[in-house]
Amino acid sequence: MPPPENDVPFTPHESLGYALKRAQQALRLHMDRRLKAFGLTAPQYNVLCSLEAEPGASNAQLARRAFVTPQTMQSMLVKLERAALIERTPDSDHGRIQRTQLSRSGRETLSKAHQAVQETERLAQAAASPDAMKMLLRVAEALS
Amino acid sequence: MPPPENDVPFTPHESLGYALKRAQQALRLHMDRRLKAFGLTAPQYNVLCSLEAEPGASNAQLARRAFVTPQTMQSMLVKLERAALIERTPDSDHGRIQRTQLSRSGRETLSKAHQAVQETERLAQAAASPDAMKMLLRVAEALS
DNA sequence: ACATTAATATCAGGGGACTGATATAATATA
DNA sequence: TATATTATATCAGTCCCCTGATATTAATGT
Repeated sequence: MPPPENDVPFTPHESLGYALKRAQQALRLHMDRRLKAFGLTAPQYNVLCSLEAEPGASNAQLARRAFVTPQTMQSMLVKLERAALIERTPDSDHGRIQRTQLSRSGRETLSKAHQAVQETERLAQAAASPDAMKMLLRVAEALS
Repeated sequence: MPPPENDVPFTPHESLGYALKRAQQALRLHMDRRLKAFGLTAPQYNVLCSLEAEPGASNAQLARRAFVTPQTMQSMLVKLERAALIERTPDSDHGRIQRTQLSRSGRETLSKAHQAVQETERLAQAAASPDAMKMLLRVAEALS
């Protein structure tokens, strides 16, 4: 006689982790569709926003701000530079740091992108509970 | 005199989208660290769970269940097959469908992985509000 | 019966996230 | 001063996610 099944078949479908993934995925796709007209992705848009708020930021600073590794940010910056949306120049008195600025084209593109993306955030907030943001950051903190 | 700033420098840092991204990223990394001992990633674990719940599922079925494209699921299945965690065999009377099953090794690995992952979900739920899951699925729906 | 449409699998390529490794510059310490 | 540590940038490789394209089989409609 075979032993009884004692492994509960855990169903990630009914887990918080899965709901989180689906919401994030939906939001990312929604943003991507709206940004496609400007040749931007959602993460690229976020980097440009960071540069608007903090012109001349370094790769390391941008990575910390976006909560990604410097390697990830590096590859994004290379692409944005190739697309001529940003300009990178070595720091004048710090031999290693590369300072990054929005280019003229980057500023123009970003300005248009802001409007395209507002709708996504508005829809998300309408469907979410009022304390959703605080709660999500609490979850992120608890798992970091 | 320079013109006044009329572009509000939108800060994604204070957006719901960003909080969502951070929470999802933290959860994914938390799971990945716990699963690393078994050579699994979080998405791979989820696929194995789907196969446990629905043995013999096709690529298309698994993709729909995981809310990813068939191409994405295809590449994951190829890797899982190479790792000998699953077995794929053509359907007997449907010429195109590839039926997927957990291998013996896949069942054993999954059984251990279940326990490793419980902690992540427990921590996340402890930090989240009671209606978080329902709310997140509502957000996903609103943006799809 | 034949033609169209839908479903399935799969190839190719790109973006963004990770880890691991390396080189170099700045800083701290012995 | 010389050494060690830290910070920065960057190369290489992998995984997961997407879009676009293609081939094949099944189902449908005329």
